[in-house]
Amino acid sequence: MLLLSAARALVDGIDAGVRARGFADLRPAHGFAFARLAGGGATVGQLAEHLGVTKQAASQMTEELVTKGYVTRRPHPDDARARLVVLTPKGWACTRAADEAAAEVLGPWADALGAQRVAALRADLSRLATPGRVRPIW
Amino acid sequence: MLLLSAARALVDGIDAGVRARGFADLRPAHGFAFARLAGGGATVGQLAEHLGVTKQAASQMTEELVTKGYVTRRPHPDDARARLVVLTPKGWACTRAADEAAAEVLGPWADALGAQRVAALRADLSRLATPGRVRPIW
DNA sequence: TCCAAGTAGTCAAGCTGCTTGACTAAATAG
DNA sequence: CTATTTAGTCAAGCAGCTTGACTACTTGGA
Repeated sequence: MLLLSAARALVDGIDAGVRARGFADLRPAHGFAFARLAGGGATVGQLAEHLGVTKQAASQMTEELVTKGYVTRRPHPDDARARLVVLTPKGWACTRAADEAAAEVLGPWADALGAQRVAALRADLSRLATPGRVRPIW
Repeated sequence: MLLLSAARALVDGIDAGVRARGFADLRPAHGFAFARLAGGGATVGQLAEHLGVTKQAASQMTEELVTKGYVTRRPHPDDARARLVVLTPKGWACTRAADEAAAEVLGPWADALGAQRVAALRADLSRLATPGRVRPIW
């Protein structure tokens, strides 16, 4: 319960920070997509696997993000079937806003616990976390 | 990310354990309801607040759990408008199964980190977690 | 070189779990 | 004893996901 509560506090905090910075048309789920796309873009299929959804769902989300101006589709350099989804300048701006928002949430945590305990927390969690999908809907 | 990953690993592990014990018709969301009901029952409204959903949604979930035999509705002792939702014997059995499953997930964690670090983790998280709603859909 | 099988992506339809809105019955305040 | 509030349900609608079917391209083998 504590773990879930902390996770939710973190996600809610970042989401609120991102919205406060003017990106009100995004949900946390989009942030998980951005995190994947920030590493040089991805295909719809890669995005789907990262999010733990079908590629149809990833395709729909991509279409939504294209419409809203956060990403564009480019032809894939090696495979004419595939298309590379990459962040637009607006998408990058949103990514930076999310980083700032995350720092704003973690700041008070460091104040409350001390930077050392936060680092220890991170180290412990890194040994527990399974490197699987990211999608946490339940 | 680590926090989310650990939280998801925990929930998925408990869910799998509960299903393996024969309660295959439940989702993790039901577990959050059970956690509230195990404390002497609750009204639909209290359940809704605990889950962070509308009371219509809580009412539907209650109906589903009644149909599946996990809870029953009883007249409220003090308020004839309200109805007290309480766990049936089957509901209690499922709650015990969830406790066992949780222990099964936490066991390997204690092995990996040591009981002391797990206790420290819990203590740190308890200072961070905001005591709000439990529903983590995003 | 060419065909069969596999893969990337999209379109379409459907389902599930939630929402908002409207309502009844009971409690509470004046 | 009436007016307002509160607990719960019924009904309709919506968002985000699913499965199924399809096209376009790639790949592997005779």
